[in-house]
Amino acid sequence: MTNPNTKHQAKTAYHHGNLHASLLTAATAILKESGIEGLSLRKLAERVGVSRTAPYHHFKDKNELLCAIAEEGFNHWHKTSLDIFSQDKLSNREKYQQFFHDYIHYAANNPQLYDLMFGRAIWKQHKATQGLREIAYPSFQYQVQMTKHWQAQGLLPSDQQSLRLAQVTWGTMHGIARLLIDGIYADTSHIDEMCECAVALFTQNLPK
Amino acid sequence: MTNPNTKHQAKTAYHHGNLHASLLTAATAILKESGIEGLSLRKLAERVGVSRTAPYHHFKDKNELLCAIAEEGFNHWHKTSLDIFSQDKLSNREKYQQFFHDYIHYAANNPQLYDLMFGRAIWKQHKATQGLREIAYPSFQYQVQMTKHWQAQGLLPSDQQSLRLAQVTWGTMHGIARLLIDGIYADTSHIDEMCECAVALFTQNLPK
DNA sequence: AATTTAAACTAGACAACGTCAAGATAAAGA
DNA sequence: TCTTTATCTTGACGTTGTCTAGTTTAAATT
Repeated sequence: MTNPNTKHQAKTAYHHGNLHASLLTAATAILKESGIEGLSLRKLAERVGVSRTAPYHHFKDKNELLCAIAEEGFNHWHKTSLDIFSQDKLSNREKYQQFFHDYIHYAANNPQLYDLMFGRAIWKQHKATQGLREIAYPSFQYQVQMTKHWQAQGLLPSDQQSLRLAQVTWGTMHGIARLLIDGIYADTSHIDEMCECAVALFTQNLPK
Repeated sequence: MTNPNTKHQAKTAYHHGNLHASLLTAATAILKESGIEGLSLRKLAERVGVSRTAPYHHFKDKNELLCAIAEEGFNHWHKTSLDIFSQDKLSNREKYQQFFHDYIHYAANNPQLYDLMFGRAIWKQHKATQGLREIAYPSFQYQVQMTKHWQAQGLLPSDQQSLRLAQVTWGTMHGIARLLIDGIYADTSHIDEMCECAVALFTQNLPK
């Protein structure tokens, strides 16, 4: 059917060779273009050049596919946040600021992926894969750690429970992100101003 | 087919009589039970006892039906928030506190409706009906007004733009609400503590 | 009161979807 | 070489939103 050349690669007409990876990248691309609503297994299969049911040999479910994509997203974001935190040139306040900024911009630049990672499609009826949970939970735990650290440094108020503070902080970032990516806050040009306002509210004025 | 009695009412076998209203209430019920994902026009029609295409004579689209339900939700919530604001017995701080509380509890108690009202299903690709927009926008404008008022009263910091402050505040409420109703913050028993934490962060300590 | 018009409702059909079952093909292991 | 197993395909089923064409009843008009 398809081209039978390239037999020196791990590709033949019948056996795709690395369908698993191809599905993931193609699915991510479709997600980026058309969002969760536009991502169907059948269109995905067609784009990769394979029959409609072929994906079922690599992913039990559509849900498993979605979880796998989300997992990659978490890995990427977690690495990014680690990078921010380990930048020695920045002060605590600057790190906090950049963390806030980057979180929202990550969501604004990858709206469909963010929606998948933190949306109800996966989390609502406890459909998250174990692999996904194993990266998603520590990702939030890490933020609690940072909150604790910033409290100790006097940047964040220390008269609040760290867990509550982290929850509210994440809530704010998540909320602004969602209002943006869901098309309620249509004007993306005010992102930075909103971030600055939020940071000013949360941080203590004491240390410069 | 159905019972041909009750002809003294506006109900016959063929003409339902008040399908529009019946569809809305039944759809709201299904939404409450099974969420947006479980609300199909066909099941809805069956529950009301009418053919699959009958709803199309009262709602152009599935989208129009959803918008109509959301509209009712906005009317209800807007009335609630007005009630809070006009309670003369409460101080400004108490009003602010209760507004925060009630917002999150409204979402937690009506998760599926809240998801519909503020979710991407309606707002993402600008699918909101004009009628919906006419109630949704003023609902936020009203919150900006309240923010201004609370700033003037010294409850909220006055060195921030009212619009930004309202956006961040709403972002926080919306974010916490979403994390709860999307099953990411599974533990609903900490709602009040999170609210108190958020309120403490946003409000000035100055006036008692 | 008779007739026309318009509103409300139904049946049939279509394409797209997720997914199951049964079979075909090819690579890997014995 | 033969068997096993991983991989992929075709066919089918039930569900969804919605279009078209037709039917039935209420309302409007004469």
